Amino acid sequence: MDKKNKKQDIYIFNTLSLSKERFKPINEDKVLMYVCGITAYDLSHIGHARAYITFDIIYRFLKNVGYNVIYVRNFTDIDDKIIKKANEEKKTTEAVSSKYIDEYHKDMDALSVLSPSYEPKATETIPEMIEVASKLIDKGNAYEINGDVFFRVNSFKDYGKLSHKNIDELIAGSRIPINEEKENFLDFALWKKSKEGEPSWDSPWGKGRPGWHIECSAMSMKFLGESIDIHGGGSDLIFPHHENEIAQSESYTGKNFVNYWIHNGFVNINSEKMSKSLKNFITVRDVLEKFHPESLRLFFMFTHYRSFIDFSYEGIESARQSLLRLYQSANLYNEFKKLTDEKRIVIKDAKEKYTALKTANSALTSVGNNGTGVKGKNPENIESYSAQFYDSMSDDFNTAKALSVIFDLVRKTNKIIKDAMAQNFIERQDLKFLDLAMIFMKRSLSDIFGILNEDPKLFIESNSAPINYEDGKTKISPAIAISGEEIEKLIERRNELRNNKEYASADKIRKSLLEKGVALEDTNFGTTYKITGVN
RNA sequence: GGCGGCAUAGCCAAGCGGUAAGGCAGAGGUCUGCAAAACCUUUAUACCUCGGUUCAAUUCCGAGUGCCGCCUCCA
Repeated sequence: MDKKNKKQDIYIFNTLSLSKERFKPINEDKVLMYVCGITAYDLSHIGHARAYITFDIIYRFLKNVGYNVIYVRNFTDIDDKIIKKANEEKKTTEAVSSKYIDEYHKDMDALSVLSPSYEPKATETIPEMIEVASKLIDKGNAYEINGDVFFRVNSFKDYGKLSHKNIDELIAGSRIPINEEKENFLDFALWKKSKEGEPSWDSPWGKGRPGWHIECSAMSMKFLGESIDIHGGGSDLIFPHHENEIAQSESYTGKNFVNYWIHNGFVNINSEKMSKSLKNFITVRDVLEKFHPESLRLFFMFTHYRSFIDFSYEGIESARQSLLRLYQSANLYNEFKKLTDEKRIVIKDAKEKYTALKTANSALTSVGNNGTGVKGKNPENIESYSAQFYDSMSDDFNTAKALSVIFDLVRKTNKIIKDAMAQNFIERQDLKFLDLAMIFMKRSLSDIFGILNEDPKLFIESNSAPINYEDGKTKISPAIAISGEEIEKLIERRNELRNNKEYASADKIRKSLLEKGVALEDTNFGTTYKITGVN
């Protein structure tokens, strides 16, 4: 079960080769990972959420499996869109970008997206960018025209290796007018001469600002070195952004820039790409107004990161129900532990009959003798669940498959607990299984998937109420018209009535409490209540 | 026009040579005085169509149909 000291083979789909490759980092225990961050000029949408949750899970998984991951995720804080926004709002670009960086952090925190090791800003890396551009000019890979510096695409023979395009076809298929100044329309700006009133920095070519692509190269090299293991981002960045990064970086260093390129699929709305022009944009906030952040995370995890996801509130609602199932299971375990602690459920050592049954069972399902890595419909040991989970995650981070292992386990533990509650005892062996199962769930769900971070009981209480996602109004955190103390009193009175079989009066109390937003639930071990709220 | 991806039950979604994981919804059941919640059980005989390869294809190859993406800023 302990995977921490035993790294397993991880396979990653590499955009470069369009196939799964065995992951072998440059350094034995260290992983160098860079993910393109946002351009800070507006609120984050759920497409951003998917990208950063995807890489958050990859980051968490690699760490969990024992790697020391150095993770860099940048901010583009100078760019045309930011300048435009700053002009519109009569603010500085710095004011605009820092505002949206703050908002972004709020969203990521809400989504339990872990902070990367470094979050550099483009404007903090200007000298490094100038250095790269200068050297590229020296080497003949770039040229200056009137204060603009362009990268000479023809000077890099591997251009197109990531996006699997060839230069001739790109030229033939061009839809953009050729800029007279550039030698080749594919050439891209490393440095842009600044216009009047725009923020600018001094450079060997006069006042200007960096082009977009160069910032990632410069920041990646600054924090991680000239060659790194993983570089990620949305699949729209493959061309031209990542293609250009490769061209300039490899021309600059003469070394391989990135070993594994990972790209996540898009979030669609009604099967179409989400975009501002189509006005089908949904921000992270829109969703979090109605749904718990963990519901969104789960929603994404049900689909492989490379597939596109069609976003819908029905889909998130479905994920929400699934999340609830996970919490219910954790809660059931907690309640059950209380019962065993209070000795209301007896722990028994295995009887012969039971042992015989187990043996028969394991003969059916296990092949090995210690159970590790055993595959079967009804695995005996927690190790086999764990192995299947880690195997799934190691196969190009297949969260959907890993999740199915979790749900199988949930069914199994629920059954053990319910059976035990029905017969008022549990076998010691089964109790141990339950305890180990919970440790495994904590590691897989909380540490790696970043969900199940809340107290199960509280979560269920506040998230069980149905969500009206159609009109955007949530019924979460409903008000009740009665105090907790009064509720307890009424429950007591009702149970007295029930003991005397005065059901009509007992039902009256149930009904009146329901009207005040409190639903009673009778269990074997007493009456509990749930807040449903009054509308 | 060039390049690429996808098509699996009511919905979502894994699998990708040996007749189908999981979730949601649905249906049965357990529990309960009733109820609710929870839990358990259950839900695809051709995995878009037509050919081909193979002892065997949802899984490989070819053609077709449909949807989508990239080639322009974009997660």
